[in-house]
Amino acid sequence: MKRLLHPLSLTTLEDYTDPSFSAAVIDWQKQHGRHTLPWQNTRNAYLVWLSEIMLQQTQVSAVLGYYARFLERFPTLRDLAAAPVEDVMAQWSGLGYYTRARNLHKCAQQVVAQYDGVFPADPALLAELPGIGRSTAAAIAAFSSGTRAAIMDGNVKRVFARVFGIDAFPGEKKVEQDMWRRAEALLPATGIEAYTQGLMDLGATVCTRSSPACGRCPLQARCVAYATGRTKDLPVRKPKKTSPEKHAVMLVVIDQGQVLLELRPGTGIWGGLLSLPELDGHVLHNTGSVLPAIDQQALTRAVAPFGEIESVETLLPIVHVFTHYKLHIVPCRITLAHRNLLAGEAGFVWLDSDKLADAALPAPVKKLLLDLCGDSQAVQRSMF
DNA sequence: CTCCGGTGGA
DNA sequence: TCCACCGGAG
Repeated sequence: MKRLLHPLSLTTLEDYTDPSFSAAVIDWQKQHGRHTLPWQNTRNAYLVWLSEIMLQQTQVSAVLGYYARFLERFPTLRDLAAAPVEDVMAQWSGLGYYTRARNLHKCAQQVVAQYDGVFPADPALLAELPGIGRSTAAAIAAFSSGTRAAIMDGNVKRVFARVFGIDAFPGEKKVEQDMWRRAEALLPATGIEAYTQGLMDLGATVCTRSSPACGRCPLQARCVAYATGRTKDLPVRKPKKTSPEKHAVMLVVIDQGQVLLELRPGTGIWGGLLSLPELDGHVLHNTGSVLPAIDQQALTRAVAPFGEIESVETLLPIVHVFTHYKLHIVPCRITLAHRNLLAGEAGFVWLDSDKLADAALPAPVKKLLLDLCGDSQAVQRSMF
């Protein structure tokens, strides 16, 4: 029978069901998974919950010691709920993400107050409690009451991205939704504990981010990434956040074969180098593609010590990328009517343009000036 | 150094 | 939808 097509949708309604997937994971988990972690082999929801919260963003090896000490100090949910939050924080100290500890304490008090100290089995109810999201709720429900529910943590995302060749960033909503749909469809009819633990163990010990042990993977035969040699490229990494953008209006004053330069402060960007004088008040943050309007009065004031402006020409911006931000250099070319030959200003120098190549200038500034002076000389030559 | 990640809040 | 929270790993 042909695949159903939703009448109003451009895409097919995929059916991701495949019992052989969970069978492979469960079988592997029973033979090669982890079975003796301190929070395993129990259905005590307090023990399970505590472990799942500690394991958020945190590896097993880091959790082990904290888990043991925490339970020594707070053996039961009621002990935890009754304790001062400061004691909880103290036990958590060093584990990181301290909101987890505050939420843990709040959650304990809430479970005592709302549920008489008994965690609900329904993942939807668990997910309403502080610090428990959809994935953690599913894990707690699966391990503490055998409830069929899908987890979706970093391990699962990595395994799914590779096995199914999902070639898009999992942080995108539709990609994550698709993964959740797969996760729900692939749940086993029985054996949710071994399956859930198996996915976690697989991601943590075999399908690792770098150099996965594909030779030991029970899903190798069905893994798209393995088959196509793309384990290195999947899952698709988070697109690097666009670095902040700044603008700097740089004054290009060329007169009588000399360029006006300013010595930069010893510290900070381009510390101690010569550079073009910058117009104050024009370094704008996150302005995107919008160019700063140039303040003519500020311009006149800035140039005044060196002469009288005859004309101003804004040149095409140059983009310079640093590790932590992007600088748009807006060159502002100024022609002087009269050059002030007296004193000048401290920290400023007139440099012969034929010495630019050897001057201590930032690379983008040197390139800009060499281009400009080259051009202007060419233009001057052509005029004769 | 950079990258990674569940949850919750902006 | 974006990002802070933190510590560990590469």
